Amino acid sequence: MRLEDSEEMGRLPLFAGVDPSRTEAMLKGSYLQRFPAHVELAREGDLADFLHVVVDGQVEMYSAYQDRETTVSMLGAGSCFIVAAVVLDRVYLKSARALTSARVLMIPAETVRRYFGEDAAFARALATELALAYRNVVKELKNQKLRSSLERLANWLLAHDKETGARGRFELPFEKRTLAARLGMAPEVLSRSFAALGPYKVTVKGSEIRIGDPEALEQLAKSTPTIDDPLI
Amino acid sequence: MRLEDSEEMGRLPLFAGVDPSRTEAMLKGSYLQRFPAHVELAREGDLADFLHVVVDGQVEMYSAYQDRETTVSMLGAGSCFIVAAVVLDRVYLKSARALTSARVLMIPAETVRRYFGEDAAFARALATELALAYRNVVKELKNQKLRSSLERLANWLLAHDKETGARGRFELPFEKRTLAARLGMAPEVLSRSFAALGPYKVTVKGSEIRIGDPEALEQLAKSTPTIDDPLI
DNA sequence: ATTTCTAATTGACGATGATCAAATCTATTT
DNA sequence: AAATAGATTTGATCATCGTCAATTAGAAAT
Repeated sequence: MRLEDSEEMGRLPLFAGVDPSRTEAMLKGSYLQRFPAHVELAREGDLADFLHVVVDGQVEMYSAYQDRETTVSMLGAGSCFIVAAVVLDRVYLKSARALTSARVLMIPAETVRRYFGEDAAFARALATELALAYRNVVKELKNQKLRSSLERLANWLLAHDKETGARGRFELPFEKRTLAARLGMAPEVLSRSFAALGPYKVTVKGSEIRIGDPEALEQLAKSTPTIDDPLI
Repeated sequence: MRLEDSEEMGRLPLFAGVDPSRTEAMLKGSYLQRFPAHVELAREGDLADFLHVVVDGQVEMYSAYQDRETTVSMLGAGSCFIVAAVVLDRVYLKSARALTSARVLMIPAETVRRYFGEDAAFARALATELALAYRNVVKELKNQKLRSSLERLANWLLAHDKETGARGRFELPFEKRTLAARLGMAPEVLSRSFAALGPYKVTVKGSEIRIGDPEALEQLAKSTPTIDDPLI
């Protein structure tokens, strides 16, 4: 890995509070690799061989069962995945694929476990990472079990709008069928849900979304911090 | 806390590898309390004040939203809850209630965070705990999104049978409506699902379950390690 | 501009699961 | 044993969502 890359990686939350020389040592045996879109980065059921960190690009975590498939989460720059499997030395519970071209930092599982055992700061950083990941899945489970498709869409729109500056308009960050998978519905249902948001002043032109009346949409969405606040 | 209690607590996985004197110090400021059934032990949205450990009894983690409610998980002896909220010093994402009379160890959040910062072994134990909890929620999310009610029931029956010695018969560990909540379905649906398992030689008499033909049931359940194996 | 390919939409329909009400069962008390 | 209360089951109906097929829209290539 190049020195400047190594410095960039050192700033990841994964290494927060870790002695820079330790971080550097860990990174020495790691790989920073670019993957093209659609490539599978990890396969459910395989023994964890690397801890992965998305440096840039989008990654989808998904799981297949019989002839079904479901998206578990979508990751962007800075997110790690399969931390738990690496720490516990177990198999992946999810597969990962690149949605766009993506750079991924790969730290050998063996290395992670060694430093986890030796370096208290790194163990704490991993614990923090795991705690955040845990809370995100819990929120997603609640989102799925407590809400209808329409409500999930409404909440996603509001959340994404906030994330991108609360301008009341934004471009979808991925194709609609990908959004449908992310929200846990069939593409046809997403399409109909968008139509159903017409009365709430949501307009869709291609990938451009406009939220004409945020209060009205909020009325429908009934968002709640313990599901929707990404900082809580 | 009494000395014998303190020793019993020290054997919890939460303190695995932690210096006994440290464990003892942590327990000194903690409370071991017995709660009657139906009592609320933690409320979603409150700031985390204690890390809780179920010493005996059953605890249900649930979440309410509008006029809806969903069970997130069920805990038995040895399980901790709200670890993530304590570590991160944030609010609970779920509420907890005792399903039966239960003894619960409560460690002040402040204490947990102090030892998390000072004691590497405890940080590692917490990370391990969080990794396991994380994987359990992921499995549950997959269980919910990839399976029908009938499949979830079939898999639960097989898993619970294995857990209790694979005798092909067992008593339900809680009321049927509680099981329905655990499996994410209305009580009426559970009742009909049991009926639908008749052809697969599952018989129900009160709270006694008999699995007459495990292979047939497995055929329907199509269980897979990455959802159903509690050790993976 | 035309072609071509894929994504997205729309219509029709079916499956799954929730809700409400009524009936039945079970355990407990009287 | 009779009465009571709560849990469970059953029937009827409805809402949500998925699937399949056909059409339309949009983007890229010729």
